[in-house]
Amino acid sequence: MATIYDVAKAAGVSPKTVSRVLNDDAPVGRTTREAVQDAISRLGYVPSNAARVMRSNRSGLIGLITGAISNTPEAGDPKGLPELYIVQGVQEIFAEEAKTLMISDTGGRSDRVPALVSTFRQHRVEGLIYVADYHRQTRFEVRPGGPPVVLANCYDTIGTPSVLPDDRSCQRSLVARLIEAGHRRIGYLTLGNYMDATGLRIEGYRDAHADAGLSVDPDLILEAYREDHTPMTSALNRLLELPEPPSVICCGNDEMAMRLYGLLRTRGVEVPEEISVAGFDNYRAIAETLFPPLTTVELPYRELGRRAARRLLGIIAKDPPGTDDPVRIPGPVVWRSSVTAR
Amino acid sequence: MATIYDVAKAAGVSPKTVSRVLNDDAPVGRTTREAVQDAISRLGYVPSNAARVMRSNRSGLIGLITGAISNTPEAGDPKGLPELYIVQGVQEIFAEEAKTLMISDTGGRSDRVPALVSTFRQHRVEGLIYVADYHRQTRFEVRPGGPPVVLANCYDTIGTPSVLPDDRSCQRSLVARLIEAGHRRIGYLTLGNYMDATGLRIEGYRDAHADAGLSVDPDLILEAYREDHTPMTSALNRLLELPEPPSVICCGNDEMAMRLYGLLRTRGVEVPEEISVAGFDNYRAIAETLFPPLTTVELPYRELGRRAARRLLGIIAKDPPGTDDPVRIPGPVVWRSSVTAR
DNA sequence: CGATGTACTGACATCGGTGTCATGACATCG
DNA sequence: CGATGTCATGACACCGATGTCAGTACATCG
Repeated sequence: MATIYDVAKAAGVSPKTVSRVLNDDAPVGRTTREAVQDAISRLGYVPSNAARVMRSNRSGLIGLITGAISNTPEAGDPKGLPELYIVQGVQEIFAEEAKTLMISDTGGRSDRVPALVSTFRQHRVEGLIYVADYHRQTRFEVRPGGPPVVLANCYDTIGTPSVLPDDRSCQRSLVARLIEAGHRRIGYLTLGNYMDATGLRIEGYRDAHADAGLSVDPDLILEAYREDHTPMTSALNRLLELPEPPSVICCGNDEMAMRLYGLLRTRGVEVPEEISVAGFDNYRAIAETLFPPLTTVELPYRELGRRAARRLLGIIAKDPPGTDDPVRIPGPVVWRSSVTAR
Repeated sequence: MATIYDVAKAAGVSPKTVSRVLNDDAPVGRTTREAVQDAISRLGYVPSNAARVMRSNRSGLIGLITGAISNTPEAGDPKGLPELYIVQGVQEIFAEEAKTLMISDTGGRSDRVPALVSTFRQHRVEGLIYVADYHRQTRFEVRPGGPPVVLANCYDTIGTPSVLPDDRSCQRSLVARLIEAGHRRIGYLTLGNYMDATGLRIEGYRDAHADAGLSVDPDLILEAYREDHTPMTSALNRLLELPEPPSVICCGNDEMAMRLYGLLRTRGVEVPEEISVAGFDNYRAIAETLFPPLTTVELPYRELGRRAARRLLGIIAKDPPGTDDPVRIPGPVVWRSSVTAR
């Protein structure tokens, strides 16, 4: 493998001059520059980042820790997608900034994290992004003296900068649109109560009611999530048996909505004529393909990744830290024909 | 940031001895070792990979190029998933081997590839894996003198080692199972003819018929794929209007099958009682959640990634090159209730 | 015309590890 | 008992870039 010395010799200049051509950080004569460039391409020279890092201490590397890659334990399971979109947004920003992203996967085992951080530190990453699989609290230990960290899709209690999806405002926007469309009895089959998102979204559901001067009937809100979808049947029964059943049912995610279509049709209930349905996530493979297409709301994960990346760049460049912590990213309602006006 | 000299001084030994403790590559006295380890943790010392690479020339890095991250242009679009599973398999193997994976994304623009390769070469990656978004031919230029390359989910015409999904045997297994279940008229709504996979799968469909001594009715095979799903309606009409309509319909992917459920029900055709349906991909969010759950076949993308990674490790270690090129990975039929016996 | 500034270039030290070689202290062997 | 081998350790050079400093040639200014 050719070195800068080989290039220098071939071009008849000093190594330092080659370095100047490579980095364009000092004036170089026209003919000299061309001779150097010629030698570089003739020799197929590629500079060694390792040597550069040693002297200059800027690695150009950013570390990212995620379970995105292995958190999709089986083919076709969409669980890992949010993380994936976040990674995508992060990648997008760093590609622009000519930083290289090193991605490490926890393999679903958080006890591996310290080892991954240590590897990143060996590579002298300039910063670290930790991406969680779903909106949650976390504890991400970084020793003092380590690189700056930004949390994406999670937060901690010690003030580490973090960027989160705004579950509350998303649910609020969606329910506001339903109310606007004339709905007054809005059922809500939620995700598991153990999830932060569930509480936040119920807040959003309440916010929208409060904004419209409506009271909330707690009987309309039922936890109905499980991997195997079983709780949905009984939850749906309870909603339909209410003295005043809902005219629209919101679901904790689009898969639940897909399931709900089936359950309602089994009971001979037409969607959306008799009962409207709304989802959450805008999981397009489902939301667009279902008939009728599903009204839902999108968590802007890619944007979340972009913001996390910019945040980290700001910290690396020692921008004054904003007071806006955590950053919450709102997302758009996607209106399709699974909801009718009343 | 502490260096190996700081540690040496703190432990009262030479830097070389610290190095020996770190790499465990030569005997070190018990008390000396403990003194060094103590100094390391006291100082929070993390060795510099850059310095290590300079001297030893082993970077411990593997480069991976993919569009997985950005090939999912919109939320919930499953297009990028195969690549993702491949990356996952690759990651799994290299994590075991203590190699660090650098992932670069093409952002969908293949003209960026040379720049990405150049960045990887600057980091002195020991090898490179190129992952394609779907089974296809590709041309991946690496200059001579560059790191070894393995292609995953794609192949070229110049003999670069590659690992591919065995579309043909997958379709063959599926159709064989259908025949075993008593089906004799097997419709097939294929993906686009421009895709390599389509031709291979039709081969597999024929293979299964030939194995069973059945002839193939070409009228049963129709190209029916488009992003907007529109061609499916007319294709289905043509199948149903045949003098002897099919008793089961295979689809090019699980989304098409999901769509087909809807179209059949609109016509009052019961699935699976009147017509059975089979998919392709085992896209679980769909295949498991649909009612009835979908019989399909799984392309083993994660395994494909693992194999590609092991292949590359073999090449790096200069194992004798196997003659088995390209490697084709078969996958299992996943039998669910969307197909009945006849 | 001498002083000053700017463009261009090279010599040399240095970053933080590891490979090579040398050395001293013991243990083992014939 | 001397020869040989193994364990444990250190001295030193070196990997391939870049930061610092200095020097030359030429243009510009007062």
